[in-house]
Amino acid sequence: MRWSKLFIPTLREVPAEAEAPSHKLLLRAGYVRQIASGIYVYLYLAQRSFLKITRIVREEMDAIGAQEFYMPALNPAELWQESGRWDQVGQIMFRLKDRNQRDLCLGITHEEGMTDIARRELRSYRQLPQIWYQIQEKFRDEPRPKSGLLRMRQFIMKDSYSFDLDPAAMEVSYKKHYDAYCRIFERCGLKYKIVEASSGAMGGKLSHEFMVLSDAGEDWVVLCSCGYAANREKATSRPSPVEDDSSQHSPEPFPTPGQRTIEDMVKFTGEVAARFIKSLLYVAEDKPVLLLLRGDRQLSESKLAEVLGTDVFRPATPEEAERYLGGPLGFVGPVKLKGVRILAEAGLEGRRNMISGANQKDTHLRYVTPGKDFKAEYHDLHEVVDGDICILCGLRLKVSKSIEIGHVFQLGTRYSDTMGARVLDRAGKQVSLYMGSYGIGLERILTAAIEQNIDADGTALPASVAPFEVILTVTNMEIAALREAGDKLYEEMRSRGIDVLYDDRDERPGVKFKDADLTGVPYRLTLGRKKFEKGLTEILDRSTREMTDVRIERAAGELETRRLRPG
RNA sequence: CGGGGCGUAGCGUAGUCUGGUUAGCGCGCCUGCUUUGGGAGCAGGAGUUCGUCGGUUCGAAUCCGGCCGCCCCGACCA
Repeated sequence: MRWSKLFIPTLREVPAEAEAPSHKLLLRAGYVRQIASGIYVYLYLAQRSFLKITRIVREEMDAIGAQEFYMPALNPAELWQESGRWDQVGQIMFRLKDRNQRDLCLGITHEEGMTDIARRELRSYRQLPQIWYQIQEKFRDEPRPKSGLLRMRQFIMKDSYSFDLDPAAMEVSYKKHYDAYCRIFERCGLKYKIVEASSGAMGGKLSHEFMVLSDAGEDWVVLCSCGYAANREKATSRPSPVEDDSSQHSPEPFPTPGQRTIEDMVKFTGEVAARFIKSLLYVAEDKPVLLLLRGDRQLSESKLAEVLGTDVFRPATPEEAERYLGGPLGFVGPVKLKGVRILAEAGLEGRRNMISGANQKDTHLRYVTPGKDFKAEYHDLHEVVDGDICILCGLRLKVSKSIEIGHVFQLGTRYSDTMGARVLDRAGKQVSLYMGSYGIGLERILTAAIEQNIDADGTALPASVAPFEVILTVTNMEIAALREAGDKLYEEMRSRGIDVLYDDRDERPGVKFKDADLTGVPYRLTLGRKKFEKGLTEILDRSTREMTDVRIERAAGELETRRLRPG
């Protein structure tokens, strides 16, 4: 393509709306324009990148026997009411009415649509397994779209769904996807981690996320050098050891005027935070729940939701504390409580002679021993923090920010049961299909690739996702010999199938170099006057900045060679 | 939804506190000449309902109120 004929609106200055590095780059390099919060236009360069990413995704999905469909984004409410998600998903779904006041929605994913086809068409185990996928727009009314293409209200997803006879077969389909995802992300040139994830409201058990470590991301992953890797919502850790007084005592009140927080009490008593029982009163579905954590730990509300089986809960108000505990917030504790469910983090089991609130103003208790002085249900409730101990190897864990680029779920029969997707098995019995669902966010692949390769001048994209493979830059189009050599080289590269962007604009060299750096195209082939007179052109590797002079007639061949061994 | 910030030409911004000529500057854009290896120079030129609606005032980008939009932090995130 000749740049002089293209629309690539690069900017010298970053629009004030952009904060995340990839967002700034996408705007400056002329890839995208925003039309509303979380809604973007993909201009020529972005679209070219997406076509390349899409092609990689297609090839790898097709390679595991997946069949491409295209589902409507516009769905009737009935489908979602049958699965129960019409009520379950809440405000994240865009809902609308047609002219006859019938409820419709825009799909957030397509379990319902795919399961609907499956239940209508699949009759026999002989038709299994099936893997169906699509590459299509998803709509989500996010509470807060952010960071350019990282969290949008409309985005492109590759989503696939597997249908199998039993759990073992489902695992085979799951593994196929897992492996295909690895190949996709490798081909896209991404450095990624695979972590155990919680499946959230999707239902199902086993789930993995594919994550690219990046400060621009919004998910937290917990990693250990031994290989342990989990989403923070799911991750667990061992408590670091604490010395407790092991002698026999009974709880004993002592005055602590005005000492409401763990921090206050650490200063007041001189004991370390881990010696305290942090007691949080919550109200879950109108019932009080007392949550106990080690003084130096934070509650993970996602884990709490899993334990409670609901996400309808909140911290109690001061009035509620008085009502349920008989004492004010700040002096809450588990001893001698009646009528309040007590959940404790597992790390409190076996501890002795700790300090807790006494449910009485300005009073705490010492010598509180879990199990002896109060009974609790023990669960994994704490949020893992940097430096916690790995449950597998005992080393320190690291918590890192990351971008979620893919997610695979084993759904089991959650949708086939609710929607009635069954087939006859070998024995002629009706059985629910075992499903999996698998998603890749296409914009996040591009965003992650940009973030991973960003530098002061722009970005250096992997060739597989860059909008072009090469930019051919002629430094001065007014010099006829140079221009003619450029035209000739351009035609030669095109005839060899090299994806080349020919910068034939009547601009000064500086402008062309700056623009080339911005776009992230992996190679720049420069035709400049001095070297041209010696029959030379130069190849610049955008990522390493390495410059190589080659004879003009060999340049196209050299680029082909490099394409075969990228990186 | 809670907290914070912002809205002036395509982009970046000054001016707003303390109301008063024709709303200023840089980049970009158009024309001409010069220039051509890291965002050129000179000359001329076009482009703004100052987010929007209302109020105060002789007079509003500026003061007051409503609304809309965008960004950030948090909540939230199938």
